Amino acid sequence: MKAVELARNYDPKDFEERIYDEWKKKKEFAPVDSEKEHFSVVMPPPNVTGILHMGHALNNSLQDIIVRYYRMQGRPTLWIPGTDHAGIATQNVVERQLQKEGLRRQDLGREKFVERTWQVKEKHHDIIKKQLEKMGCSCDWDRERFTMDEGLSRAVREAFVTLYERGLIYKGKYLVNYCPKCGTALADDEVEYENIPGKLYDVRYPYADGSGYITVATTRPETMFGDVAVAVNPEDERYTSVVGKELLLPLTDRKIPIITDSFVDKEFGTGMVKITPAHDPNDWECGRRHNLEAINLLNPDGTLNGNVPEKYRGIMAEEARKLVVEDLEKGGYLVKTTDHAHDVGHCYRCHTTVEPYLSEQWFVSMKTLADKALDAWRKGDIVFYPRRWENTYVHWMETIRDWCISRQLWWGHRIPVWYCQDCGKMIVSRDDPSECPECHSHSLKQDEDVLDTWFSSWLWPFSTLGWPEKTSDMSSFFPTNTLVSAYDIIFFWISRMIMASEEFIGQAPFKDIVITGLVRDIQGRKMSKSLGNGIDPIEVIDKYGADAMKFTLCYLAAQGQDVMIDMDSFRLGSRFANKIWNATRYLLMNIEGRNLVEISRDKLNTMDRWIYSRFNAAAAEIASAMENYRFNEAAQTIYSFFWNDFCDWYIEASKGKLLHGSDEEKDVQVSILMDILEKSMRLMHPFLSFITEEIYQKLPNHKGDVIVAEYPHFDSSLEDKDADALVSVLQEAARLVRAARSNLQIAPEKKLRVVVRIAKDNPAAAFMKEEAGLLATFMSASSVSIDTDGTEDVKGALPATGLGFEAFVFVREAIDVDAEIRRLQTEIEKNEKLLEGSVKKLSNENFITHAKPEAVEKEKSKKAEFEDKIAKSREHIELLKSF
RNA sequence: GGAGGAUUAGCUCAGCGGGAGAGCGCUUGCCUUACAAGCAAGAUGUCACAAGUUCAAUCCUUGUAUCCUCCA
Repeated sequence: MKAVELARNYDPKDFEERIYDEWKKKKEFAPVDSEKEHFSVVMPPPNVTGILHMGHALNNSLQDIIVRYYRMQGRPTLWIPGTDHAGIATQNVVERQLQKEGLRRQDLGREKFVERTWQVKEKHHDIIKKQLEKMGCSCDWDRERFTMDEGLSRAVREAFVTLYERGLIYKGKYLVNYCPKCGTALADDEVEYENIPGKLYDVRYPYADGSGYITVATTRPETMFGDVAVAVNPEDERYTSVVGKELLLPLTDRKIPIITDSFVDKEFGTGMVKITPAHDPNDWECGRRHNLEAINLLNPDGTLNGNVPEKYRGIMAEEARKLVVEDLEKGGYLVKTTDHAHDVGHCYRCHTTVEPYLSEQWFVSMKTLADKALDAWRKGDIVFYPRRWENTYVHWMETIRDWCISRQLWWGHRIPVWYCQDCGKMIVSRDDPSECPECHSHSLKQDEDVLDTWFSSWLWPFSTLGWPEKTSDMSSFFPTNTLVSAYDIIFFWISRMIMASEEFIGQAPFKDIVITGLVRDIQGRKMSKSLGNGIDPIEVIDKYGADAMKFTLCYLAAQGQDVMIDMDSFRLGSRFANKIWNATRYLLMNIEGRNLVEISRDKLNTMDRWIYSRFNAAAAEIASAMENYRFNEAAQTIYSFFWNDFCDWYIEASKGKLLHGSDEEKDVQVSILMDILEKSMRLMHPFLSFITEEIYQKLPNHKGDVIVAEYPHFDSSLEDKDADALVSVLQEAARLVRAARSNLQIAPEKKLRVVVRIAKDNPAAAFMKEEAGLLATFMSASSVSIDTDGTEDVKGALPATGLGFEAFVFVREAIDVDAEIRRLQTEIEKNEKLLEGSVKKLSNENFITHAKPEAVEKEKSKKAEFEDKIAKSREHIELLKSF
């Protein structure tokens, strides 16, 4: 064979893009038919509002690892990519653009505005797709979907109409969360509460008959114009006599009654609260219990409307508060003002204060859906990794409230409801109706509102596969296997997907739910645009490569813990990739003039059997790690196998043969090295996809592309516990001698003679004899002789004790005897402490009788080992003293 | 108020009842014919605190403290 030359430096830019194009061209991301079980994953669709951040990089890296792993198992594997239209978020982006041009969306009109939003969508979509490609995501682009594409829009209508037909969707006038800036209603989950400092105002409400006044406490005095009562707790004895009396609402001429309701907290303020059904959720409930009117004070833009006295009209609520307080003070109604921190809801998209707002909206009745979703969990159809998230899921399902799904936006799926302009008939339909079924009028008007974004994303695991059509993808790939998502959208998305899937299809949309942590900066802060502490995945790829990014994230992503990183963190993956590159470069230099030969088991020596055994153990560990979605463990296994076992020991050990062996020995050695290298590329491919493909195709023994090669699995015939044990003795001996040399600062070029004393019946004795030359290399020794009958003269040699053997290094003048004796004495103390522990355990009746027999046996051998080491150290001190 | 997480080396964090680990950083010595983005050797721990269970606890239970999330 001819040597293969690899570039001197690992530079991912040389091949990552080229390799991705090849994969794409060969359609290697598409599922390949086979007898084996299908495997599918849907990508959580990124919003088309911007570019991908580090959280997406983590999420998609893990999915890519999973998908590549199962694809290499030979299963028909599908990973569906796509994007989300992200209703409010995207509309806000476009509105901000317009604002810069001095325009509002109303100036454009609905049609033009939506057209423009599509352009923004296209632009961002292209960026996102490019980013996913740069990351190396092996998703099937031919099946890419968008939440507003034709098929998914059909799915949305199907879902809406079906739920309506089942009586699970209704329209009504309720108090909803409303963002005045976005101009739309929000679902309860879309409100973020923040504890902010505010004021508590104590206000006098005089009795209508002029017989005095009572005092109520409120944080929002401007809503007093919507007051319809004052309530006290029925148990509150202070107020029993005044219940039923009428009050005169200050700054107005309206009279309101004092009522009782048990929701009133006696301890809060004066124990009297004003009831404003249209502007507070608790008051709304109270108002319904008492049949009270709800007086809405707000316009859709957040300003006060005609239901307040003229001077406050048209003013934003928060502004009006100051005026009202001023006027209350002037009128002598304000008793006092105290500081009071309270939770205020904010819009999760624009962070504006959310107002409870009385309006007509569409709702999904959630109870039935939640019950089915809970059942799916109880039956074990879905499993969270880590399990603890199941509590969160169950709690949310059990306390669920109806879902407000209508949004007063233009960007999104129009609600499939039409109203006959002539007879007022409401038509809920899968297809656009042309005439009224009641009066046959053609004058129909579609509902102005659009649906909540999540109303399309909750269908994602099956709408992307073609539902409601009965497609072959649907029958092959549904339900999907694994969903990977961060914990911040368990409610918004994961829970709702399970509900939708159970409701429309009757089974869970996926089995395993992998919850990742969030990516934070090195100070633990969430990465965000406003803090400017985000790391752009593309910058990471430009600096270190996609493999370095994926491997590092995988290595750090432990069990749903948040990941704290900075730019330098990625050096971990980068160095590893560099190591792989250089090891390969070295090995491929050495195939020059060699022939690959069949590697039969009987040609293997102990070192060879050891590296196969280590490889095999790594494969087993990875399988179990992947089974349990312990990505960091898989990454660590790969790292230590390739770097420590393969590079530091096996390749180093093979160098002697490559230099000085016979042609036949060289051929065998090269063949084994190539075999391990080839297998390693397959083992590592899911985690470092580009570099393994680039290398794989250059290997003399490769077959096809690694992306579709067979994944190495545990093979019991390769397991070799004897070789493991023997090599670990060799390693210990090498380490002991190296340490001794290093302690004495003996220059590497100074080769010293070493005697290893080991009992004849020790199983490692023969192996040490056989590999004495190798030992010498590892020890930088001039020669190593193995003394099995204790006859060699070791006078003047520095001793060291290993498990079952002693090593003597002939150091002569290089040694500081006193310092060595001190070191040995510390060694003795350490071992005496350990021995004491062992003896204590073994003299404990309870331990002997209760502990597992293996544990007792192990303890016994530990005791012997400590005793032996102490004895040896004592002998060695004597030896040193005789110098 | 409810739920969950975290507390292990200087930093970031793994850890599976039975002799405390990794990466980075630090110290020392090496440009050993793949890699100085490397090799070799080292130093650094009351495993937050307190009880309990157990023959045996960093690990299980309970409580306490500090920090962080989510929900109401």
